[in-house]
Amino acid sequence: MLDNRSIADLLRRVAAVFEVTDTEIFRCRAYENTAAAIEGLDIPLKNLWEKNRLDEIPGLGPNLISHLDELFKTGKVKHFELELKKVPAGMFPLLQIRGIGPKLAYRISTKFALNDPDLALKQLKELIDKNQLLGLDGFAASLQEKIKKSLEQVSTQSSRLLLSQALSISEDYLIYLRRSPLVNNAMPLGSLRRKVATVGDIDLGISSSQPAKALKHALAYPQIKTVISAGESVIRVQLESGYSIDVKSVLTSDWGSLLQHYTGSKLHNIALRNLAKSKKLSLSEYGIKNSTGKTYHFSDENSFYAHLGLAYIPPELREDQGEIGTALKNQLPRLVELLDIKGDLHLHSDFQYPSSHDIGESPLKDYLIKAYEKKYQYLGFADHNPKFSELSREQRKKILEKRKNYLITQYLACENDVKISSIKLLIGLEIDIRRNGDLALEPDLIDLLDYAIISVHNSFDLTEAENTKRLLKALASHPKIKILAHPTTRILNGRQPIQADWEKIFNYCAQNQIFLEINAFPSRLDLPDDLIREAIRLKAQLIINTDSHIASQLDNLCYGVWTARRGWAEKKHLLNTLNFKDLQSVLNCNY
DNA sequence: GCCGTTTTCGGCCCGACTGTTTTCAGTCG
Repeated sequence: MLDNRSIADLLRRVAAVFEVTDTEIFRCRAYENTAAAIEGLDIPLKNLWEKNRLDEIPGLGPNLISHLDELFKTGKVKHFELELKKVPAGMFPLLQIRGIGPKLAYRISTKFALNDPDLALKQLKELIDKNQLLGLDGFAASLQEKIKKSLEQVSTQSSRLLLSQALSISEDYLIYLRRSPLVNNAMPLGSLRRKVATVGDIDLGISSSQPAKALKHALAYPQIKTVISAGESVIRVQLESGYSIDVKSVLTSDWGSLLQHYTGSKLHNIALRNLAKSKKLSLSEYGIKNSTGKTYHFSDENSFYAHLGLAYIPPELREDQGEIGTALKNQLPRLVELLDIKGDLHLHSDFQYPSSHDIGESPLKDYLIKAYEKKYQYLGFADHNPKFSELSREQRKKILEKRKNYLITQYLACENDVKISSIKLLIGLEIDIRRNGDLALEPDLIDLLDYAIISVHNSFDLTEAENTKRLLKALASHPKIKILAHPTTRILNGRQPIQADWEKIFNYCAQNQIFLEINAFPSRLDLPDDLIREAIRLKAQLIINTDSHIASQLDNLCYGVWTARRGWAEKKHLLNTLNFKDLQSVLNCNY
């Protein structure tokens, strides 16, 4: 399958061949940079290719575009295949082992004839067990031991961490770090700070008047299982839980430079350094150096960017997706913030009925209390539609009426506990889009709702054309349909997104005032950031919902806000930044 | 192989850490 990940892997394999066959190093880098750019996309590269939009990807020029063209048309690239044949096929699996790069992988796979990629890792393990790697020049026992450890890590490695999991792991470490009087600042950096949906390794930064000493404190964290490397300014450790964490430490006067440097992304930093170079400046985690060798130090990030003539670029935008050029023109968007959100329209109540999917668990009162804390103006309940095939229309109607009574009664009963007049209640429903694009509820029953959310919960196997037809048909089937929930249906580390012609769907939503959900559930984050930006480009409107099944999950909203920010979303793009009156008139529902 | 606010040719981010090295290559982010 030609998903982004496999295409990126292919380019990296070709780059690795270039590196060991003495091809120009900069051609290797071009391939590697392109691989990184493709891997960072949420939109399938193939979709961009179909729309002739490959040239929008930074670092992708005419040569690579023609190779990719061949790849999508024929399933292979002749030039790549010729290159890949120059090395033993068993070289490539070795590259996933930390500490083995192209040169070492080539030496091992050549010397020991690792020609079968499926067997290479197993053979490597046998070589280590028999101490045979020591036969290579300049290969001591310590290096073999290091590779042995990394090899074990590869075999036990699980998938990437969800952003929510990574934050919780890092928070424990940060609490420990901040406890030391040596530590002035401590923060998550890297993809964690950029709020990428999933995180590989966790990066933390600390500042101190004695950075090396502060790192010693970091090394004493009780949860550390092994120290992978430890220098004066950076350490890498593995925790008992198996996760790798890097901690970087600088003088507090360099805190801003460190934040900038280790927040990345790699491609953002490369682009930023290119800009700096054009101004005869050089950037590093220690500041900005001018041509005379003088280094300017930055204790905060604002002044670091300002020194380059740039507006402050929020971490979520630092992906080399045009943010630097936009900052130069001082035209960065004013990204949406948590406090802009005034309500949540995708909640599941604890009303008991034969539901098509899972029902909520918290009483309405708990949701209201939580919403009150958040200063929300409204909550919308959108339980799943009653079972479609097993119930009659009459039964469904009764259930919906009963549910409405249940919610209203509960709501009114809360008057003594919450100042409910400050939080309005809306009664919606989340309705399944069936395989053929029909909805799992009769139109006259949809009429009874304040608003309808529609979403896909089955038949994930359809083709792109079938999905597009299915979604467009569903969107057009009733005027009460206001929200398309978790549009791609992806589950991070679980289920691939469905393919659809999103441009068509976003255009339809834009023209018909249907809002695309940014589902804030940490394992969904759907729409993904790339598609959010695409939706905004096509003038489609959005809404951030938590899809809560228990009241505490209202706190997941931050994940949706971060994802929206990564998609360059502003307050004006989001339905639930409106106050209740305006929301009501958009939804066209009377309270 | 890519790219342009000095350039369409001649550059290409920058530094940390490790290992096996007396000065550097490989790997990583």
